[in-house]
Amino acid sequence: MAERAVNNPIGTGESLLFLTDEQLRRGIEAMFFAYRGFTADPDRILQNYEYGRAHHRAIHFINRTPGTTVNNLLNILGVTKQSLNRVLRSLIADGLVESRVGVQDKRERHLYLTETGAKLERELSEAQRNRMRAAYRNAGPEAVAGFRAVLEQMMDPEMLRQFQAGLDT
Amino acid sequence: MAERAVNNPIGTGESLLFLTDEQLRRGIEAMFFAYRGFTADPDRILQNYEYGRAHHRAIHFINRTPGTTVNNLLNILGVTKQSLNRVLRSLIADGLVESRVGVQDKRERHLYLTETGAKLERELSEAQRNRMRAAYRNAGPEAVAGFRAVLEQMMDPEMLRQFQAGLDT
DNA sequence: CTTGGAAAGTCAACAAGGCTGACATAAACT
DNA sequence: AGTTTATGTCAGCCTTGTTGACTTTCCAAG
Repeated sequence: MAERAVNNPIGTGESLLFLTDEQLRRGIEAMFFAYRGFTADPDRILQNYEYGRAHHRAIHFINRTPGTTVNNLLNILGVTKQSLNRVLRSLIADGLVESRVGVQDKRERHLYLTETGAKLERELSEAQRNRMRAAYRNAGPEAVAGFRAVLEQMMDPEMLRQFQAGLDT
Repeated sequence: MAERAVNNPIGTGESLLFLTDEQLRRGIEAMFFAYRGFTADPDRILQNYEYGRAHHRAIHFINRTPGTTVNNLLNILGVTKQSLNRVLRSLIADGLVESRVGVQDKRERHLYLTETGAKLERELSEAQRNRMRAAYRNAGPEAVAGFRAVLEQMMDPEMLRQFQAGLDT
């Protein structure tokens, strides 16, 4: 049932999109397969450290926003505090993450990567960036802009907010 | 590392990409947040049926390639047969999937969606397509082409093969 | 025809990482 | 003083992934 009777693909016309179910299905599968590639390299590395994807995510966002609070991280990651706590506990115990009591508000814990944590972060993000860089290069500049545009449109509004908050520059 | 204090963003130049670590990090986070949105709608629906994402994936690919064998599915999904079998067993028991013994090779099982299975598949894929369609529309035709191009470049070669195999049918 | 190996299924055990619910503590706010 | 907020923790459950061992069925080559 993949009959595109009309063979005018997306991207040729300037204003109109002929979005058949078939074309949308391809986009869906592209996301599925690409996400696998996206996580493959870090996953491989993490096995050597007995950590999982959840640890990677925590490390990533602590690195992105040093001093972030547990609650901030909770909102970004969209998991329960119990789930996050399990991960943070091991990272803190292993000396990859430091948890400092807040100055203004002493209830808050501010999270930082230690030197060891930063080292792992670099190893993970370097692998992930390498793949991303190669993909960007092979696809070309125009493709990259489109890639980012579609991804942003695919996010829930709340997540888009979180994403754009990280675009400080 | 890749220090380019130059603020010439990707997508403006025609030939050169100035890919700073910061720009790559944004791409990485965009993937992360977008994938959440991508799976959000099906996940919500699946809760009403007491199924999970693994069931969705099986249903999707059985629908895409009716009559596919268990081994084919295994390769596409990239999980162990034990993992897939658990999912398939429940889908077959609930009458969403039919498993027919192969004609030429009677060891093989060919998988088909039943009418009930097809119904759930439509419900799930419709939700996912709706989000994809909206994202495509808002991002525009050129963006869609770029989106697809980058995603393909991000896949492992083996997965790219699987992906492209599903384009003709 | 026998046998080796592929395809499929099953059982058991385990781990990661989600979840809920309940409860504890300290600090801040009212 | 009492309430709310931020965090942490314990206990238990679910899904979905893993490995290892084993069986059954069946094709195909010797």
